[in-house]
Amino acid sequence: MSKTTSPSKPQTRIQKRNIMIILDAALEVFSTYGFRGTTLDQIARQAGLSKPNVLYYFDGKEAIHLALLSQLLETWLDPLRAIDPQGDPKNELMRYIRHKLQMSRDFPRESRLFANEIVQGAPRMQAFLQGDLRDLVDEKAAVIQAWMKDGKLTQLDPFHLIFSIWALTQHYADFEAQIRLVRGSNITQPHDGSEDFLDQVFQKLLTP
Amino acid sequence: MSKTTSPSKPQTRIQKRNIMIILDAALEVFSTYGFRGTTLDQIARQAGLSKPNVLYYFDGKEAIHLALLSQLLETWLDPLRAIDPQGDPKNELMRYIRHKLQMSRDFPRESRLFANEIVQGAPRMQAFLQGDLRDLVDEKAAVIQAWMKDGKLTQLDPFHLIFSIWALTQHYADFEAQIRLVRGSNITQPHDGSEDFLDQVFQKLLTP
DNA sequence: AACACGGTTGACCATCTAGTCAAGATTGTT
DNA sequence: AACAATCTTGACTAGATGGTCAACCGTGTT
Repeated sequence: MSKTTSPSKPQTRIQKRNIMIILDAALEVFSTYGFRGTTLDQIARQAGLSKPNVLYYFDGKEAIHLALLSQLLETWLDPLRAIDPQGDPKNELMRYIRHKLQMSRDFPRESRLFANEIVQGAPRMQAFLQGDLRDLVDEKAAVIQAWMKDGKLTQLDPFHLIFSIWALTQHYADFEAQIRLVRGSNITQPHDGSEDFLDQVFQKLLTP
Repeated sequence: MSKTTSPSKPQTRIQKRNIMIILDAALEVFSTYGFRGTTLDQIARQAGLSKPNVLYYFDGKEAIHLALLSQLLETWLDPLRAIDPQGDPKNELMRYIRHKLQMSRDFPRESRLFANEIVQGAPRMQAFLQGDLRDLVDEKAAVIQAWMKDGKLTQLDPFHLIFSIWALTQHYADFEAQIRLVRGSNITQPHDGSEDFLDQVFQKLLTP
């Protein structure tokens, strides 16, 4: 039987609390070790619960992972969706870029969970990627294209532009270990200076 | 005893062939499933050998992974090292960018092997990252900095500039699944148009 | 207090997986 | 052909891992 997937029964306080604890623990572990690299014991230990207790709330490892992923995908589309065709082109894009960078800074574990999945071929996200995300990307690419035709932005391939925004913002979360180790003690935070840099880059790039 | 690590004995033809076959198979599997997600049986099957046979040539799973990684790291530094302080600043950087993009196109498995490691905290590459790579990055960042001071390039943080090159070029290999699924049948190759796009981006960005 | 339900867990099982080993097959050399 | 060295593998082991279960504990309601 599915436990957390039935929305019929209301949750008790204890359920709410433990499900949150488990999902947070699982995010920590999955984002660090990937799906197969994560064990239920690790999740249970991180959550401060026993393994059977974790399985009392979720049907299995796969179910926990799925819960995290669908939770993540909901919020994934929002910043892109927020691009307003009526707004000022450069403003809208710069706001999107800053939003994305902020998410990378504030939710690096979520970003790495996503990255882990995609690097390994996105086996659990095909439907999302070629469904909702694709539709939205097509839509916004058309908006950007129109802006460029109007001369409001530099003429660029809008799809590659979107990919470049993803690449540059997520890099600070997904490759944080690399940045931290390459920069060594020269910096306190891998994100230091990233906002100014991306601002400068896209400001210059997008201005016709 | 170590088998492939002793450089004393010369390799037979069979050894040369099978070690190559195993490393190629392992690259295929490791880059797709990560270290922990990969089993020796998978590697053996991919290589068309029996598992004990694989272990006849390598001391274990870890040893195969290590062999791949050190092989990779050797070639990793070359393009960056090739940046010539005496050359034309924009030329040197554009050549580096094109070289990196080409590697991402021609060796996507290597790129993903690398990505898998770094996303998961680079547990097996710390020494490399904070050693050789860091020294080289510091050196080239200083070169770029000097170029910028001379007014040959746009004033930018040289470290963030290097990271942005890494992010944009590797993205096409590491997140290929995402690009492929989001673009759907609109494109044949995820890399389509990437060279022109990056050329345009960095040409515009670097020109003062 | 007593009851029911929700919550928790030690002990257990089946399967998977890295690695071993001894015996046998192949190859190269004389 | 005969021999030694290299190469190959079926069968196996020990430990890890996902998941189960029956028994037990806690909490809120009457």
